[in-house]
Amino acid sequence: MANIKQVANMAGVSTATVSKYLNGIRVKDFNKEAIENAITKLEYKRNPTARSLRIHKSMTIGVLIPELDNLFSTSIISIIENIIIKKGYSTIICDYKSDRELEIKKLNFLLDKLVDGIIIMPIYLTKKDIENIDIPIVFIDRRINDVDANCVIIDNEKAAFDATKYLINNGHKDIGVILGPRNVYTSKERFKGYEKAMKEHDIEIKEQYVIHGDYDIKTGHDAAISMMKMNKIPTAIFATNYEITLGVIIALNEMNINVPEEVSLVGFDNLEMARVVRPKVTIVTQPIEEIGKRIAQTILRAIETQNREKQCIKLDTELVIQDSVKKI
Amino acid sequence: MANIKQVANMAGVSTATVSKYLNGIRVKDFNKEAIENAITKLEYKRNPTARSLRIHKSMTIGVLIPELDNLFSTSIISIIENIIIKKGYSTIICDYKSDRELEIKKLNFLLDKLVDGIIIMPIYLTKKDIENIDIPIVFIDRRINDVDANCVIIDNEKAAFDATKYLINNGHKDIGVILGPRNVYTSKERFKGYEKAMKEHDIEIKEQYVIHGDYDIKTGHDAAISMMKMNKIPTAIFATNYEITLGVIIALNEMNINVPEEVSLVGFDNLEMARVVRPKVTIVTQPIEEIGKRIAQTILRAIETQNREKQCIKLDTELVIQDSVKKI
DNA sequence: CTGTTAGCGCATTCAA
DNA sequence: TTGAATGCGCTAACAG
Repeated sequence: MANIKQVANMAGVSTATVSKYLNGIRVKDFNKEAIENAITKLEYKRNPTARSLRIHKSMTIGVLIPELDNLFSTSIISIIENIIIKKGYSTIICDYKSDRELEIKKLNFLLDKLVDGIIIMPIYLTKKDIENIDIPIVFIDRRINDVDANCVIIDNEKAAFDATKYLINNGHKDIGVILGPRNVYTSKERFKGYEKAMKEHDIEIKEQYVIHGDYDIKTGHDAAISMMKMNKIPTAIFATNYEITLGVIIALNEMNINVPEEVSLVGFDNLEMARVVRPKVTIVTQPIEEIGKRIAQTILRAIETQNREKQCIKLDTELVIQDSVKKI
Repeated sequence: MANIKQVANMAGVSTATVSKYLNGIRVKDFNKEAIENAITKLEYKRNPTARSLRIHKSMTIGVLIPELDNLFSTSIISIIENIIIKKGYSTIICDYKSDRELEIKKLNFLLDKLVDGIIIMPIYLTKKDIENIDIPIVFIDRRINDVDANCVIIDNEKAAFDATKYLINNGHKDIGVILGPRNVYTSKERFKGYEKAMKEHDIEIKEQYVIHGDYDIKTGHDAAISMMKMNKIPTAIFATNYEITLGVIIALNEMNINVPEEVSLVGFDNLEMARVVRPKVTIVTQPIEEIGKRIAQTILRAIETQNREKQCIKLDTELVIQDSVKKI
C-alpha cells in the first residue's frame, strides 16, 4: 500500500503539498495534476488510522440501541448510516439486549473506541452515567430525565392522545390499550396520552383495559386474546408499537374476530404492513425518514462545529386513517 | 486524556515497559504494581487509533448486508457483534439496499476504512469484484460462484427438500411455493430442493404454483391470495422466508381460510412467531445462534492466524413440526 | 503557494 | 527484564 511519501516523491512535491491537496486546499494546477497522476498510478488511499491519530477524530459514530431485532431501530439506523457515510463517517452499532449492565458496558466500549459522537436509545441510563462524557450525544426515541442533551423524539403523548381521541370520536369508550414495559419512556408517554384523551372525555379508565408487556408479537397476541375473553369486551384496541400490532392482528384473525365489525383497531409504526393487511389498519406512523435525517444532522452538527448548545427536536406523528375503526 | 508516557513517568518506568505490561508481557511484579497504580490514578485508556497505526490492525470488522430491515440478518449481526466485542473488535455495518452499485461502493468504503476482515451477504458481487481483496472475507447466507472463500451457509436445498417432502408424505401434491428473487442464491437453492422432492415422487411441477417475488410481507400476502384464487387451489403452501410466511398467514386469515383444514402451510425462519400464531406453524428453522457463532469464529480465525486456508461451513436446518399441515 | 519539521500515541527493535 | 530510539502515515505550524 502506497503512502503519502511515495505519492509526494513521484509527483515531485513534498508530503505537505500532497496533504494539502488531499484536504482540499489549493495547490498549483501543475502540482495538482502531478499529484493526481501519482495517486492513480500508485493506487494511493489515504490511511484513515494515521489521519485519525493526527486530527484527533476517529470518523466513527457510535450507535447504542436496546435491540437489533426491532424494525423501528434498524430502519432508523439504516437511514442514519446512509447519510453520514457521505461525510466519511461510519457507524459502530452496539445492541445491549435491553440489559442494564450491558447498556453501560457497551457505552464504555464505544467511548474507549474514541468514537466522535454517540447516538443512544436509552433505557436505564441516568444522568450520572453520562455527565462526564465529553463528546456529543444524541438521544433518540427516549429521553433521560433532568439531562440537558440533544435529542430527537416524537411526541409520544400526542400520538397516543390523537389515536385515542379518534377512537372516542368514533363512539368508543371501552378502549383497550397494549403498552410496552412500564419503566420505558415511550411506554409511559403513550399511556399518558391515552389517559389524557380518556379523562378529557370523562371516560373512566378500566384497569383491565390497560395491559403492559414487552414491545413484541407475543405481548400483542396474548393481550388481544385476554381482552377478547373479558366479560366486558373492549370495542376498540390500541396497539402501541409495530410488533404488538402484529401480534394483535394475528390473534384477532385466529379467533375469527372481524375488524372492525366486532372490534376496532388502531396500530402503530409500520405503514407498509398496515397496508398489506385486510382490512387496512388505521395506524400511528412515525416520520422515520425525518427522524433519521434529524438525528444525522444533529450529531454531525454537534461533532463538526464546536457549538455545544443542546437542541431537542420533537417530531409529530401522523394518524393514517384506514379501515380498521368502526363508528359506533 | 492520559497517554502512555504519563503512565510511564508516574510509574517510574519507560514507555516500553508500560507497553509490554499492556500487551501481557511479563514485567517485574514491582513495576507491574506501579504501572497499575498509575493507570488507575490517571484513568489511562489505551488509544486504539495509535495502536492501530502501529500494529497495522484497525480492530474492526466490516459487515455488508443487503437490508437492515430483515430480521434474519439483524439477528445474526447481533450474535456476531456480541462475540467479537469480547476480543476487542467492533463491527461497521453497511447495508446496501439490495442495490448493485451500492454493494460495491460500500464494500470499498469498508476496505478504505481498513477493516481487518469483512463479512458479506452478497447478491450481485462476482469473483472479479473480490479477487484483489487481501483481507479475510466470510460469505454468509449466499455464496459466490467459482470463488474459493470462507463461507457459512445453510443447506438451503436440503431445507426446502425436507419441507416439501414432508408435505408430500402427508399426501400433498399440489404444493405452492413462494420464493424470493430469481437471481438470489438462497432462492435458487430453495427452489432446487422443492424441485428435487417433487421429481423424486414423480409429481409434476405446475408453473403457476411457483411464485417468485421479494423476500417481504407483500410478496407472501399477494402470492397467497393469488394461489387461493386459482382454479385448482394448492392443498399446501411453502413459504421460504420469515417475511413471506408472515404475509401468507395474514392473507389466509383475511380470506378466512382455515389452516390446515383448507390449506396446509410450511413456513420459514422465525420460531418465535410460528409459536405465537394459531395454529402453530410448521417451519423450517435456521440455527441462528450456531450460524452467528460460526461466522464469528471463522472471521476471527482468519484474521488472527495467518492461516489462509478457506473453509466453507454448511449447516443443517431443522423442520419443526407443529400444527399447520394436515394429512390428506 | 510550498517545503521543512515536529509529533499524534503507541509498539518494537536492539543493546544493555 | 528494561529503556532509548525509531517510525507507523499523516497533518499543521511555520518560514520561505
